[in-house]
Amino acid sequence: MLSIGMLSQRSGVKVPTIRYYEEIGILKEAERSAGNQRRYRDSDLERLAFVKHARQLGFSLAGISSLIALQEHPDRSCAAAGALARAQRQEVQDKIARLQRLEVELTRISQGCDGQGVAAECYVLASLSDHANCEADHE
Amino acid sequence: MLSIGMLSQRSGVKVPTIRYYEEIGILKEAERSAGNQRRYRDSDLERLAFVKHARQLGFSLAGISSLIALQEHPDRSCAAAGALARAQRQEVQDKIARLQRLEVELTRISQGCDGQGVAAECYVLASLSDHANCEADHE
DNA sequence: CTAATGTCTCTAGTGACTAGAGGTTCAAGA
DNA sequence: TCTTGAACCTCTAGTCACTAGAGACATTAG
Repeated sequence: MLSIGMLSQRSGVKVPTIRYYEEIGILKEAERSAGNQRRYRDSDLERLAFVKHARQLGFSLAGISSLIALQEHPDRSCAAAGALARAQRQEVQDKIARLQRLEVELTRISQGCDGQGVAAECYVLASLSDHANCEADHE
Repeated sequence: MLSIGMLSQRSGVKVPTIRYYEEIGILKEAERSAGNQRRYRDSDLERLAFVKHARQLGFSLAGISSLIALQEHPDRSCAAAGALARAQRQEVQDKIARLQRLEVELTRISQGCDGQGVAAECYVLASLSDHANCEADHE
């Protein structure tokens, strides 16, 4: 049995985060020692690894909850899991596209300023004031 | 003079957000009508446009506060503004790089699932459980 | 003058944690 | 066995950038 500190170390998830996950039902309530401290088994470590990995991939905790529910009913169709993954992928692609447009503009803006002038004629500030300079429109 | 609703309409920033910006000092306190309603002039519209544009570019409100402070002291060097813009650009670039790694993996994961099977042998769930399948490592 | 719409303040909620206070339990060494 | 110090407990509150809602007051068009 692992203490919460050991679980944290092995999973790479911080102690308060583990308690938070329990609080919101992402992890089931841990068993307790005689002195009321949480005790975990390897299956908890596995679930935490699952959660961590999904979080790194940008899944929301709500989405992760759905995935966990699916895991616990292995007889159900996995169509929902596939749909979640595809939706997540689409979101990531959209985010990339948006960020790339921002990058273009930020590059333009930050190249216009050599840091030598005074704020009154600063290209950065002017650019931020005037959306019209933007080549691409960002929403 | 504009009411808060008119300012909202013209700027595209929601009414509660405008009040929030005033509360945290991003906008200075508005003048008031005889009946205590906020009244704005065109200069407020300009500042709000500035804030909105900077937000769209991913600047934090804290960063925007610095930029505004700079605007109000046009005699100061604009080096700080340039540095903020470059830091912001770097952040955007980092985010893009990270998201691109995620996209690769999410594509792999979601292609592995045709939605026909049951959860027990679902590739999506397996992939999320096992980080080892990842080709690239994401942090 | 009335009715509808707009605005006011205030509180509380969102997501995913993080920080801190003040108290208890555990494990290792003497 | 006792002691010490680290780890653990619960609870509250804070983060960021808003958003939602209640209940009361102001403005404006007809």
